[in-house]
Amino acid sequence: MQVSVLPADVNLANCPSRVLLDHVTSRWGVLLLAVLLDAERMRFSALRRAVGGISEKMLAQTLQTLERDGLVLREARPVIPPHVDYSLTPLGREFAAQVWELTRLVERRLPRVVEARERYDTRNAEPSP
Amino acid sequence: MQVSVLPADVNLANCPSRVLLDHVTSRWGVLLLAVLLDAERMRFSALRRAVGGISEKMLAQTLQTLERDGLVLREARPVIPPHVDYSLTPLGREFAAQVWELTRLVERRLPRVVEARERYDTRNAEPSP
DNA sequence: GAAAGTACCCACTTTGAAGTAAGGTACTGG
DNA sequence: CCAGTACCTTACTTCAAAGTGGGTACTTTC
Repeated sequence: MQVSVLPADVNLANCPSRVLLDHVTSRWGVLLLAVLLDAERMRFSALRRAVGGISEKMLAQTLQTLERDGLVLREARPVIPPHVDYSLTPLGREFAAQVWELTRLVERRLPRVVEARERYDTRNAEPSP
Repeated sequence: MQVSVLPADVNLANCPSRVLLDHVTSRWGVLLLAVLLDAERMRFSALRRAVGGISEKMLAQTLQTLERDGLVLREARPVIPPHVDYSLTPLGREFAAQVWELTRLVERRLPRVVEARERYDTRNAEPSP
C-alpha cells in the first residue's frame, strides 16, 4: 500500500509545515531556541532570567510546544527543590542555529532599519492637514 | 554631545529590536520575504497567488510594514490598470536569506517533527480514564 | 515564623493579529 | 453596459495568544 508523503510546502495554505513554522517563529520560541544554543543546558528559572519579559506561563507553554516537536529535551531530577534541565536536541540545534543567526542580524541591522523608518515617515508625512 | 547608541539586545524586554524581530518573524512576513528572494520582483496579485491563504488586507499591511522597515521596495507605475512591483532591498535580502533557509529547514525536517510529536503523545497519553 | 527559591498548573481577562466583507477607481474587453 | 482586472482602504468581527494573579509542596535562609 502506497502511503503518499508529499514534500512539505510552506506556501500552501493548509500545509502542516505552517504550524511548525509558527512554533519556531513564535514570539518566545525564537528567543528560547537562541539562548539555548548559547547555553548547552539551562534550568527553568535561568531561562526566565535570560529571556527578558517572558512570563512563567509562556515559558512553560513554549517549552512544552518545543519539547513536543522534538526540538527541546526536558530532563527532570526528582529532588527537592525540583531541578529541571532544558537543552536542545540535535534536531532543535538545526532550528536554533537558524534563528540565532536571525536574531544577531536583527540586532546588527537595527540602526539601518530605524533610519529607513525615519525616511519613510518624513516622505509619507501628511501633506496638508 | 554624546549620543548613546547601545548595542541592540533581543533578550532585553524593551529593546526596539524586539519589534523588528516581530516583523520579520510574523506569520506572513516570513513567507513574503522568502518568496521575494526567489523571485527578484513581484506584483501584488502575484504575491497573493504565491503565498497561499493570505488575504488582500494582510498582504497590503505586511508589505507596508516591510517597506517602512526598509526591507521591501515598492515601485508603482501610474498606469491603468495599476502596476506595482515589489522587490527586496539589499538590506531586505539579508533578512530574506535567513528566513528562506528557515522555511526550507522547516519543510525538510517536518517528518521528523511529526514523528517526535507522536512519540510525545503516546508517552504522555492519559494513564487511567 | 516569615520570606524566598524551585518548577510548575489553573482560571480569568485582555489585547491585538487576523479574517470577512464591502467599497473605490479608472479603465478594457465582450 | 456589465463584468472583470489591479491594488488597495475601511469597518466590523472573531479568536487565539498572551498577561494577571492565584495556588502547590517542600526546603533553606534570614
